[in-house]
Amino acid sequence: MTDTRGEAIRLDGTGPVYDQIRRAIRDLILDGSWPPGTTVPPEHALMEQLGASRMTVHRALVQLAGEGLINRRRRSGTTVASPPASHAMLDILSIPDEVRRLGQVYGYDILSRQDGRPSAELAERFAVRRARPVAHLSLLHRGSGQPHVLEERIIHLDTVPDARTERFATTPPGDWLLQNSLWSQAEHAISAVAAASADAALLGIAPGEPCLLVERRTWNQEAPVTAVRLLYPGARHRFVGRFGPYGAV
Amino acid sequence: MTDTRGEAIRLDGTGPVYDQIRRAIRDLILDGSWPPGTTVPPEHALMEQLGASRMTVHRALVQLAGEGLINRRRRSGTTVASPPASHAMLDILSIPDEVRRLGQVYGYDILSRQDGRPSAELAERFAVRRARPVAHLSLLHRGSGQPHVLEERIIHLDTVPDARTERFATTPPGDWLLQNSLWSQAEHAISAVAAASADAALLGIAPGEPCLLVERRTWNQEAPVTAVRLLYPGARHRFVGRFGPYGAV
DNA sequence: AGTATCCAATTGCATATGCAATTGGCAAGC
DNA sequence: GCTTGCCAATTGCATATGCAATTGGATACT
Repeated sequence: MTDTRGEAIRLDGTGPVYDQIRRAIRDLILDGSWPPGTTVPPEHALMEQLGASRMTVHRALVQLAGEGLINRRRRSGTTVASPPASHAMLDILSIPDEVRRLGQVYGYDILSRQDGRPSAELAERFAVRRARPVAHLSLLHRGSGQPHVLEERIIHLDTVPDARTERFATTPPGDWLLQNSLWSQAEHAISAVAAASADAALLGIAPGEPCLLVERRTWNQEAPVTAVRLLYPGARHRFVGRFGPYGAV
Repeated sequence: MTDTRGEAIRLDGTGPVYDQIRRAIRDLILDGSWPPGTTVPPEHALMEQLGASRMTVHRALVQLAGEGLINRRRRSGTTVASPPASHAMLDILSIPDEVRRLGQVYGYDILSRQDGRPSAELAERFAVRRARPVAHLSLLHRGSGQPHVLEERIIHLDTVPDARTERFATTPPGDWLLQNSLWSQAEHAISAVAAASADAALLGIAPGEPCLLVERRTWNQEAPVTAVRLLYPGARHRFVGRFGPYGAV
């Protein structure tokens, strides 16, 4: 169990104390200072360190547990949780998982890779600025040999410097990024397009067939991390979600 | 301000008291006993009625407020909230809103309506049983005169009996159902299909063009309420969502 | 009638206190 | 070594109490 918590907890003095504590700890988790598995100090320690009553500290921790950021067990204490492997909306994040959940054998090929400043056309397609260096990759993911989805991705190399030397030989970049980079926000858009002939050939479908295009961009704080376009043969894929009138179920 | 709260609050004795209170009030709201706008008794009253301390009642109410089910204001008291008009995922629920958000003038036509037990083909398409009577509708929604989306819907008449006599002359069925029926859960699936020629003609696009197909089914508790298939011209539409590693942002 | 003022109802927040439940780890015994 | 039982650390929950902040409505005043 990781147990190094060098950073001191700093309250910002604005708003209720319990919320200051909640935000302070949340920030330590989200910025990576307390990685998953880290032991959070027990309530008594936080109480002394922060000069708040135990119930106030408790309230902050209970909220964080409710948000899924920490796990709490009696006697064992409180630890930083790992980001959940699957949400309804996050199920599409890991393509190997997606394929295996269908009971198929996963495989992938890197079709191309090129590093450097993006061309005008590439910058346009991914809505990024041309000044920053990126890695530009194309991949084909397969399920039991059959083409599953075509991926085109850029990775911002100054946000994720380790990606410069990573070859993605054993882990596709999407999963590698989940493990080797932090992200705080993602935006995705789903649309329907007709397959261009080059893409259709790779996916083994007829040109012009309808495909689902998932475009996703992720950021850490304000810095862009990666942007990806995933092209799914429409006849074989659908995205499913569940919710209730007041939000997710 | 509505203020009739006939039902007594019943605790079920299982789990923590604050959670019993939270669930009891939540259920009164979700099953319609306390419609939006109803005044929730003040903490002191609940405290006496339920035999719990004020802080315990408070904890339950604070949680419900966090879930968006109630609104609380000092001195004014606590009232049952209206279901939010828009969530990232719910933005697609009201087509008039969707159209107006694009700055267009909304309009719609009812293309057909037929009530009765569903045919085998219809039951198959919407994954419903044939035993129950439904209303079967087709509509075309327009934005500033242009076709926006083609809707095909069934409404379960024994779950929503008022729909038998409603003509949907001024409000399309999706919005009418939001106001005139309760729902606790929805499931939607998004896929890409090629436009059939009849649908293409109605949407003003070429046959075979890619379209986004949104299929949504909603239930109240276990009872099916409605099921709808929405066909969007793919070139003109995309669905956008935002989230963070621990859930919605 | 209009306006300024005050009061009281209601929620928001923090503390102090006590006991219950869980369980990791130690100690004792076999 | 293995098991059993106990202890203490830690979280979970409920209560009682007090004060702060907000504000609807009454009251007093012009």
